[in-house]
Amino acid sequence: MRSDDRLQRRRHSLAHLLGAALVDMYPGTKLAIGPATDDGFYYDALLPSPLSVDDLPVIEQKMRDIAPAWTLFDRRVISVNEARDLFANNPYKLELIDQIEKEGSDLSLYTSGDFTDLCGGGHADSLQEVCMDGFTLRSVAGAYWRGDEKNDMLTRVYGLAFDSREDLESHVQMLEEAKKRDHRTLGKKLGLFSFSPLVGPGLPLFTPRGTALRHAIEQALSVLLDRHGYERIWIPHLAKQDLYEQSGHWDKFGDELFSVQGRHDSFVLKPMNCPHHTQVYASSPKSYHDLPVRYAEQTTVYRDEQKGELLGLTRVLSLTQDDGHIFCTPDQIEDEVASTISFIETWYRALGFFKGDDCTILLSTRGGDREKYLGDDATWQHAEQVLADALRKKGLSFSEEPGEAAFYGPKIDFHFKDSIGRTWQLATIQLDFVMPERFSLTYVDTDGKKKTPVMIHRAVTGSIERFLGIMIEHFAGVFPFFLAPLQVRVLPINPDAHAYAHEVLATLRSHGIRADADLAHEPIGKRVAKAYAEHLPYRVVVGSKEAERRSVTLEHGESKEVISLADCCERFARENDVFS
RNA sequence: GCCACCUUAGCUCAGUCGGUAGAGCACUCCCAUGGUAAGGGAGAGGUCGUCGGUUCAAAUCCGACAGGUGGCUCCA
Repeated sequence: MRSDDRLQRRRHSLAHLLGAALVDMYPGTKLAIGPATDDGFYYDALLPSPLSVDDLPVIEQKMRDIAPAWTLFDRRVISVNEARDLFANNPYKLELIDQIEKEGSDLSLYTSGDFTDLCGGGHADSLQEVCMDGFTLRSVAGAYWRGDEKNDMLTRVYGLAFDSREDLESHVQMLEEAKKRDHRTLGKKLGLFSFSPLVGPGLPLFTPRGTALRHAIEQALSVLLDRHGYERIWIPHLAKQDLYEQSGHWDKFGDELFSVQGRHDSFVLKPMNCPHHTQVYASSPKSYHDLPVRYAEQTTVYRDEQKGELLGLTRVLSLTQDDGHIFCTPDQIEDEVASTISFIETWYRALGFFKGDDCTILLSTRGGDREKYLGDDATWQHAEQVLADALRKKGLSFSEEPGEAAFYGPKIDFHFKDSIGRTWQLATIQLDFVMPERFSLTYVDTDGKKKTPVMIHRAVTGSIERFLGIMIEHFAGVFPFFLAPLQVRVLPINPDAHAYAHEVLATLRSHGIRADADLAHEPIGKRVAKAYAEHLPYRVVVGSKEAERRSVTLEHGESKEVISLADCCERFARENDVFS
């Protein structure tokens, strides 16, 4: 048995112990299920009265009190009828019994101490092998029976469990680190964005600092867009409902669309840009000479998410996409996909990713069930082949996910692991054989006949808001130079140096550096401390010595060097140019 | 949307038993004119999320609403 499995068994055993404690302390409790999780266990139960986090230490103590009597997990197979009798007043267990009967599996009971639960097994031999210092109850939350919002809301008690106190403590430490670098906390501390109840939840407002950060990302992406031959377009944020009826999104997105009633027509706030972009393509006749056509736009879309699902910047109602659509011939797919992969690779390498195993690439293909997908076999086969070849030529390893493709075409997704080990899906490249058809897009081919182009949807960051949230947490607010909302702070030693400080600031700004100056009547030490607290990449300190020689003291963390103002500007410009 | 919890100054938080509100940081002013991780002093800042109820009296107790936080099929 792998040690992981053993740990999972111990966690599941602790779930039983938690169930026993709940039943013991709160008579009338109806237990539902209690599985192991990645970092511990939980038990879902319908309790006679609400629980609060203050109850957790008491429940935990109860678990420790019961534990010594649990010397083994005694298994007994019983009949369906016996099981129904035993759990007659527990609707959840009865539902499970029905399900198991349908599956034709054995029904088993496990008993420890004086607690018996319906369970399929997977326990430790006894609780004596479970580290009692390695677990703790973490939180209490609501959870629907079987995760379905139409069912009862149960109370879920979460526990953390490891094989030693040290493992538990280091896990708790990781959770604390994640909490410390939470983008909502850092966003407030660094003054990047805020929410106003009057504007509405899920609608982030970006401050000057936060906007500088967004612009830094947009500008850097813009450099790569130019390099890869994109043209910029602009579309309004509304469209008639008819647009989305024709695209199929009206049926599919349903209540996630924001409707706007005009005087004569019904409008929808755009939840995506593809339909608009097809209409830009359709605005003039195209021949094969014109293809590929590459449109790019940084633009905001609006989706009416469920309120409870909103979360800081990672789940919002208004999100900005670094959207791009390529219209090309089937023959051009390969080059376009290769170029898009390079784009994504260049971008994420500049941010320090693509090192070791921090990037996972998934190729989603059609798989066996062809009914679900639109488009002809030849196109699909060609496209899937081309995507795989493009990745191989780049020397990127990937795993194929059959049956995971969108109904309109295969896709490549890029997942990245952040600095504390969490994985995020960020970039995506999707082929689309359906939308060009729906909007009757054409180009005139070499044979003079009208053909339908292939559409490639691609996003590098996904949504700027979500990407920002992830980067804030990944860098813990300490951004690389080219992203830092404020890159340099000019610090005059004393008021005599103010005039030179102004001059230095103006020079830096004229070189495109995001800089400010701290002219407060405060000791240099205090102003340096503030610069540290704001995670400024560089400090430029000037006094009478620097003013005389037209130099600056350039400081980065603990390091200092005196260089000429001109050299300083040149160095910053070089550091800003991340893609060369 | 649903369940639990939370909401006191711009921020982080204290506030005992129901008796009309406090700290640190930030802010403003004065002093200190400085060479590297927070110099000294003074001042200003609050309908205690909103609305209603109980009470002689509510930040405190009760209710509704708003906003926020943790969760919402790892399966008996």
